[in-house]
Amino acid sequence: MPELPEVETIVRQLRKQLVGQQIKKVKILRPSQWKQNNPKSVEKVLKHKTIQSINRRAKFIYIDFEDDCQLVIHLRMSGKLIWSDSDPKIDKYSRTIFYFTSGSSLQFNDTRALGTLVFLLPEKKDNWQTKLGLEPLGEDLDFEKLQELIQKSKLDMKSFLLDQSKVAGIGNIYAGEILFLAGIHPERKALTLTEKEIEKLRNTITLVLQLAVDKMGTSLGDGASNFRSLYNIEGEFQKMIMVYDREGEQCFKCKAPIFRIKQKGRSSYFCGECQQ
DNA sequence: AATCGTTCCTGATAGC
DNA sequence: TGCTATCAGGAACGAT
Repeated sequence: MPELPEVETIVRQLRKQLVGQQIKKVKILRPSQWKQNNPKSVEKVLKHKTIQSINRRAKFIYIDFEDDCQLVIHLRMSGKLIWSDSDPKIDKYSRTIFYFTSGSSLQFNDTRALGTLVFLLPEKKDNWQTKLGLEPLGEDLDFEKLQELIQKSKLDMKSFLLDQSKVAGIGNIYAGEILFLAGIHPERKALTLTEKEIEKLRNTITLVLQLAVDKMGTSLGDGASNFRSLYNIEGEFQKMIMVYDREGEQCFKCKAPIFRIKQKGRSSYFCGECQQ
């Protein structure tokens, strides 16, 4: 499932391939995934546009064109972007295909079809998505701001980390790993965290996400949600997973069993000994 | 303003 | 065997 590190991996690879490419044709095979747009008009309007830059914010991919229009892609849980130097390899999960004048192609392939694409005119770019919180990669995760958010939140810590309007880009796998490594129980109420714990959490968020980016993401789960990068290659971070999907197995630190609980309908995995 | 439950989708898996 | 029910996940949305 693509979270921040997986999306960052894809974005870095896309940047190398896509900047300067001109769109020859767009073929939309699953129109319902295009939000706020008429799919037929999108196919027409994207034609001949040249890509200027690729960026990421949270788990969103932003593709900017030379005429200041923008394409935003969200992979949700099973979305994949697959590059080909020639024609794409179409299967039943191919949802939108981008053909370039160079002969290369990019396909948006998405088993569960929950991913979204949005085309935005320049004047629409600023005001269409819900508010995104602090960007956790690099030096942007400011301690004071994080502390303020945590201390005024009534959420438990797992829900806090998943709330994109607080810290943006963390999903179910990394939220669980971060809480394990920070030694914080997923049901801990945010406002009960000590200053020391908040500092530990801040460091752990940055460390885990940066390490996962270095490992080019986590490839775990069933075929549908099992991450692959732009060239269909697995990440490496699954080798370092401590708690996710390990219910009943031994904690790698203390040998106690890993528990699974449900919070807001999502699975949380944790060690009852290491996380108080 | 913050938080919660529901919805979207489909392959895998569990249960009968 | 073959069927049905449930689950997984992120974010938008409406309700509280």
